Amino acid sequence: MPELPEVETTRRGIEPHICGKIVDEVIVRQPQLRWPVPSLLADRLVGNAILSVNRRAKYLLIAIDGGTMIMHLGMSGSLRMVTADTPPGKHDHVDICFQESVLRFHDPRRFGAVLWVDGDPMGHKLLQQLGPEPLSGAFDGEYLHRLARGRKSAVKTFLMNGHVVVGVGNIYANEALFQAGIHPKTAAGKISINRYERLVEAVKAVLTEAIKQGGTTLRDFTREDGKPGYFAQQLNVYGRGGANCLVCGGVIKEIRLGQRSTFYCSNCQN
DNA sequence: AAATTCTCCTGAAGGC
DNA sequence: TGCCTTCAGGAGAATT
Repeated sequence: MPELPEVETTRRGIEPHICGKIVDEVIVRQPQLRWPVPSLLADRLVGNAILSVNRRAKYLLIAIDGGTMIMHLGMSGSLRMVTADTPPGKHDHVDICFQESVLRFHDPRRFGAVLWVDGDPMGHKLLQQLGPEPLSGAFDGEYLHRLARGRKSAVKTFLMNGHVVVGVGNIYANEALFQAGIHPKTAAGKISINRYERLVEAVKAVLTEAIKQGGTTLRDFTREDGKPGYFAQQLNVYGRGGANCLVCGGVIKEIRLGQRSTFYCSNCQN
């Protein structure tokens, strides 16, 4: 599933192929995504050049003169550059066509989105109340500690809250908490600033490493779905319920926390 | 305000 | 082999 590193990898992958190019045609085969694909999308895009490809949280922001197309990959979405004569397959819902290539949005589960916003994209409702980027300087131990004050929710849920920090999905939340030695159920408000500093470092380390691995995804970008690849080998706890901890040999526990699979080592994480 | 639950969807996995 | 059931999961919306 696309985590922040994969979205960033996607951004870097498509940017050089579409920046400066003029949109010839927009084909929407299935408008029923997370939200309906706006019918005015084609009108706004066709005839205009792509000015930039940016990312905020897991949203891709593709700007043209007058506004921005917002794309989200949801759980199963992907974007690929294909040639104009590539026949669409199942779940290829949207094509943004250029003279010699097509940006193709593919999403079996349709949790993704293709939206449009006039003017400043940050004015869009979805982008207005987001927390800081996890790899930015604004995301530090002091910030997390201050925000957590008085909160009773589990630290893992807290960390996955997009108002707190964006882009930390279930897999990385599990991994970062393991790396920081923090039990995922600990009340967010009861964690010391020192431990939050350690957690922030862990989040940054895990994401940075994954982005580095994302380079592999980038090379395979136009290929058919190479999804399991890049991080599966180095997961310490995610998906390893019942297996032995790679650090202490204890058994990895699996619980549900806020309807999410949660994994931890009860020996390493307290 | 914060916390919890619900919701969208399909493919994979498990049961029989 | 095949049909049926269960379930994961990003994150906004609805609800408590």
